[in-house]
Amino acid sequence: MRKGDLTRQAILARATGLASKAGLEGVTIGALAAELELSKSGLFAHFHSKEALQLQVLEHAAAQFVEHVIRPALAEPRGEPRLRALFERWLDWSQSSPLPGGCLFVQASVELDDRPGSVREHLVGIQRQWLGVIATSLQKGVEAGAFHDRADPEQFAHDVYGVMLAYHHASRLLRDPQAETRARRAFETLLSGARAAH
Amino acid sequence: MRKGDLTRQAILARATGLASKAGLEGVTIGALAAELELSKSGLFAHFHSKEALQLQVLEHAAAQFVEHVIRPALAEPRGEPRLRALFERWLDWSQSSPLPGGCLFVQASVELDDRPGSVREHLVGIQRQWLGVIATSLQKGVEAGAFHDRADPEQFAHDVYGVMLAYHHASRLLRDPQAETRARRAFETLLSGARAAH
DNA sequence: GCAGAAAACGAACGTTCGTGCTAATCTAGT
DNA sequence: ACTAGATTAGCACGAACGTTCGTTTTCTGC
Repeated sequence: MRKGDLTRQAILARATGLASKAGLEGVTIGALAAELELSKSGLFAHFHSKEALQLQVLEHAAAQFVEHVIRPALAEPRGEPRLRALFERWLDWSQSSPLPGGCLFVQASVELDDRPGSVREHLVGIQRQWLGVIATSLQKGVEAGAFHDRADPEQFAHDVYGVMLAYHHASRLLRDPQAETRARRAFETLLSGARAAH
Repeated sequence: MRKGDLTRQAILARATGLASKAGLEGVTIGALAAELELSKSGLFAHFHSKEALQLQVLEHAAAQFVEHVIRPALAEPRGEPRLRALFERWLDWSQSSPLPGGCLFVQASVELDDRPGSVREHLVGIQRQWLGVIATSLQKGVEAGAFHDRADPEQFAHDVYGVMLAYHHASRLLRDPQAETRARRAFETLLSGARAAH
């Protein structure tokens, strides 16, 4: 039972990268099998359906995201340092080598926003959690007095997500070399809007 | 030669709506033909290739966008009124009935950011123009003294695009009933950040 | 109203899609 | 080393993909 899990993990790693470029629907059994030098049926046997494969890809990516972004950022002190760490690691994540097509969640969000089903529901759950992490991080900062108490955590999370999406658009589609600079500037503006007057 | 252009227009209208839901690649000749009660081959003859169809869909949508968003907004007076009109009409556009799947350009941007070709190039051109319209509108406001002269038009355009993308994410994927409110609030914050102190 | 052009059709093509079967091969526990 | 069970391969399927072809229907200009 060991070997199976190993190949399954290898499949998911490749599938995640492929999905970042071609979307979850673009992760085709044939192409994936060819990349991994497996037979279509041999690969398929691990998942029993394409939907199950998509769900596991999403779960795999979410676990990676927690590991690469959330967990290390939560080690930073509350307030600005933690928020900055979340943002910087998020930027880094969407450029990381296992995601040659950019952030998988951005791709999947647009792809699934109109296709009902369990994959969509799963993605919605993941995104809500992530927005929750950002909002909570700001809220903690408010309680610690780093941000003024009119700062709206949910609005802030929403706005930061917008900065990230704009970055994705500028860097991936427009290939704007200033995309990263612009993203950081926008984020700093958001931060200073929430900062408590001293 | 009259009838042909008429059906071609009807095809493009349907295709635009379909593309907003399923993406440009999801605009399949068969499905489109079925919706319009045409034969695959009869429809195909109008375009000679799928790529040409996609290009024309993009062009069709761009023309609609100019008509529904840009042109009426440019009739507003410079400065805040014009920027507000651009934003409001943009919001309206992405909810309009010919786009049941939301803004086609958002969908296409994510879909094409990794697929080279003429369709991608065309989309990039459209998006650059649109960002240019926003930036120029702010610049005109700066010159008129409505905004302070440290306001960066390109950064502003980039940020407004982010607000729009976040709105799309919140409303389409998360089905957040507050999406519109959040988008307006974020836009107002951007505006007041550029406003000249009096 | 007729001739010629334009437009739509129906059938077929080669591929690729996801998904089943069955058979062969490999791995782990004894 | 042997065997039970897990893992992979081989092959086939029906459907859908974009595209081509030759034919038929439907327009349009005189």
